[in-house]
Amino acid sequence: MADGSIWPADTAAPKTLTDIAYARLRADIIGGRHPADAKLRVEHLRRDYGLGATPLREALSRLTSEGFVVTVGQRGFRVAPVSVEDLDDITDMRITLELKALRQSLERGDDAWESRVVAAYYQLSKAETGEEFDFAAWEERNRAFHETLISACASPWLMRFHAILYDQHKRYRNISLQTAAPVPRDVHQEHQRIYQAALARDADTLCTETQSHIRRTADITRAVLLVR
Amino acid sequence: MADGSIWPADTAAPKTLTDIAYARLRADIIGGRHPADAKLRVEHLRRDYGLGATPLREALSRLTSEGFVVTVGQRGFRVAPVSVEDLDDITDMRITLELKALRQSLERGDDAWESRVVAAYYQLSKAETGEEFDFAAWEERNRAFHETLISACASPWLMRFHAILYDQHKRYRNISLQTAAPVPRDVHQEHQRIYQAALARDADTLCTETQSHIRRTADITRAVLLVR
DNA sequence: GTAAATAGTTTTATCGAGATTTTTTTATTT
DNA sequence: AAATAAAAAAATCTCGATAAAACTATTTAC
Repeated sequence: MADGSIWPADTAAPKTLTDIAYARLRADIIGGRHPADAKLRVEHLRRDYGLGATPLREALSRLTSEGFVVTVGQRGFRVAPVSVEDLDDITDMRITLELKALRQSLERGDDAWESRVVAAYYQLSKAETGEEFDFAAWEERNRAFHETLISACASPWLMRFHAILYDQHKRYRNISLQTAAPVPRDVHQEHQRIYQAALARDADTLCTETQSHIRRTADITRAVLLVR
Repeated sequence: MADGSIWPADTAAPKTLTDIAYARLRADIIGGRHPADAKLRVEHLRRDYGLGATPLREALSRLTSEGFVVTVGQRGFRVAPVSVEDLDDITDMRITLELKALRQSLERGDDAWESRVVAAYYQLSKAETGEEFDFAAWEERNRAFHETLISACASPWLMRFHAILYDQHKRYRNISLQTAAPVPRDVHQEHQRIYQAALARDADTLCTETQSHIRRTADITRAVLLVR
């Protein structure tokens, strides 16, 4: 772990109990196991996770800063609410930041970056075109692919904010997947276009394709959320 | 306080001790009272702030998420380090976000927004052209002015990220002010140009002026940081 | 001179009790 | 019957003491 990735997405190798509490709570909220608006009673969580109140409260505090949890006065913690407005806001901001990161990455990306992109795309392709579809595996490779594309961007703050929005959006997607079956669309083709534009260093095409890719995902999520 | 400003910058009306600890620690780090890289020993802070370990740890956790504090493995909390690279990163990102927010604000701002801008500019002018210069008062009005300009922007996430970067940058400015005397420049004129462009709804001019305004401040801070 | 072992310090985590606040229930009044 | 007020219950927040784990520095042995 020689890279400078301080945070977040360091779900790997949690050392302290606070880190464990943080990683698990975060995953459970994003994964929809803790539904929106649900009360997060520390006493209750203690039994569920087998942890003390201190690491749990600390983890909840960190999640508050990231907008996954809200805390009102003396009324304890709650899972952040969801709304169409919030989803739209997240989508807009994510597009803005991701396009900026992509342009930077395209300018700065060296041979090593290219290799990483090729490898990440290859793994994603396998998950998308294979016989049986493993959603968890695909999700991880999808994330890896998009993350790799912007990995040559030299702005830690940009990547930090982007990572938060990516996971915020992922929560919405997971919520909508609980309600409705995934809409069939050729995601692989979208990824292929993004991949080709990236290797061709065609920034404008890359941005256009990425934008419609994100927008398309968000629109489906949005539709499910509206019906709910 | 009927606006939707959930956070941060809600230094006002802290209810719980955690909120108090958060507000005070944040202000002390931004104000440079806790210098960069300084160890933040909970035992020590307990005596200084007269608070228990629990609210302090929670506050430090939240500040970690905002990048004001870092925590390494099992080695406790530290004030986040400073570097020219980090300052440049913050400056770039702040410009990106502030310009985006300004354009949105200009499009959506109604009469009430205009009034707020006029009032904020008037108060800032008084602080900038008056006889004796009160730095603390000026700083608050400067913040209020810039915040008011983007207050019609409808994106909570944009404002949230912007607020963090604004305060991050403020920390750097305060650090450089501890070393060197403020460089004389006509800040008031810069503000005047921004003000006029905003009321004229001239988005391009507003962005150009704001960008050079931020860039100029950052450059001075940067120079002091390099000499240090 | 290097490496292992030890002692001391720091940090992290747990527990339980007490103070404060919110929420629910019950009783009273309009 | 609805509204208000008082009382009880529940939950949250906070603290201090303490135990356990991890890191640092020093000493000791080879």
